[in-house]
Amino acid sequence: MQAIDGVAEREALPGLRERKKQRTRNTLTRCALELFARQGYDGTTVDEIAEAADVSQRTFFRYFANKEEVALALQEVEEAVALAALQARPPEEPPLAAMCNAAMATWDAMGPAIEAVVPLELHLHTQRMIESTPQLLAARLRRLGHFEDRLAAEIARREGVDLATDPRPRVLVAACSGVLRAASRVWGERADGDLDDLLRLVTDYLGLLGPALTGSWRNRT
Amino acid sequence: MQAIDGVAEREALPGLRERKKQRTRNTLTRCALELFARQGYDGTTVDEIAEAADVSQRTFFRYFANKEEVALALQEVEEAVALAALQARPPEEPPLAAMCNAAMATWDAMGPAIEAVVPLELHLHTQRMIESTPQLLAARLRRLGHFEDRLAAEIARREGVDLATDPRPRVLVAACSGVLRAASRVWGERADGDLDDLLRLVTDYLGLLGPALTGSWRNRT
DNA sequence: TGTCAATTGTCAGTGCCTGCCATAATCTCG
DNA sequence: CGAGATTATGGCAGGCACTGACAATTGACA
Repeated sequence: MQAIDGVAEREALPGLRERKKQRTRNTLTRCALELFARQGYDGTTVDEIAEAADVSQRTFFRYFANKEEVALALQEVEEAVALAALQARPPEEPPLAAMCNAAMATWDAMGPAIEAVVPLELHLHTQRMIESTPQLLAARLRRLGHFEDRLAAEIARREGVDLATDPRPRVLVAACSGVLRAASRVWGERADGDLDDLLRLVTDYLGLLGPALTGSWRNRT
Repeated sequence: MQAIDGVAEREALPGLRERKKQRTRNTLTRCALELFARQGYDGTTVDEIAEAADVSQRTFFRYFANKEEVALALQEVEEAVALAALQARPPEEPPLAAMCNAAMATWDAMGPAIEAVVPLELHLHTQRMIESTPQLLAARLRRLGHFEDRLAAEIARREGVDLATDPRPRVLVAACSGVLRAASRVWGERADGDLDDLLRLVTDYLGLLGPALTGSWRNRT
């Protein structure tokens, strides 16, 4: 699970058993997302997913703690990519700039990582489904909270401050992720959402973070 | 549901039927929170809550869409108090200052509103339970998202900008609420949390919003 | 090949939640 | 006050998510 600097770590074959498990997990994920896309989240039972993946219902629950989790499975991938993007920023970059640039870099690197499991279009459809399904949105926001912790820890490491006593990493990450969520929600409400649109929205919103916090807006229009 | 300027609206008795419903709802809430406090959220069944409130299980689900909702029932009260606090801020106050001051004012006004339903201590215990129960935390975060929309709308109204085209209200609210959540989480992790401690944390964190966003932290320590 | 550990399937059971219909309580109006 | 309309409630059947226990199967490893 640890992200390692080198590149020659990918194909360290972990035994037949482990590969089979990974394959089952991916199959389960793909079948679930396809069924969700076709007949909705609530309209799909765990039994159907299990049958489509040719395993028992009990096995499904050995791979995913609950039905929500399979819908959010790919979010884990996204988080890994985003965290790696932040770690790849040069150390001398100021914290806010590093966060912004990492956000930009994430969109490019994400595609291939997702395609390894499901078609990108299916994943985009899933994202919209999550946003419009209360139960899934709730679970997603909770996971996001944990992810923010990891981001804050990385910021603290970069800047050499102590996360336990210095609240600035948490404050920064909280502000940024709040803005990112606002941007993605506005984007989600547009029916004609393009990926470039999202990138533009995020850029604009992050740029507004400073100005929006200072003084009255009426004197500046 | 509309907030009305006048004050003589409180005691407009809404008929026996309506009062009885409100009483049943409060009873259900109180019984549920007490049971949760005594034997945990997962350790309490809906049947137990219904029995304690002397209604059928079916009736419980007519008042609350699901088990989560009764645990979060008082959050609705808090949101109403907070929104009122924001609306009470003088119009000439800049947006960020209005948000901060409203947050401060909320803590004072909240107590009595809560006490009308359950003892304040029980409510505080419930807050900690929500924070430590994944399912409840998730639901709470989702509700918070809706609440942020209402706050952003109020900010937009105050400043006379259009929420649909000007993202600054959302950006401001997102940043503030992110910081508030970070503060309350840090507070929640301290076992010896005092209410004054929370107030102090929120003040500090909001004050850091500006500085944490600018440049590198290493040159200023 | 044989033994051990991990993975899976089957089954039974609990709890959350919903639709349906009958009953009882409240409201309305003559 | 009383009959009819409206609304809240209770009971029941059933679907679905999820879990524990045990047996059967499969890959790992000597």
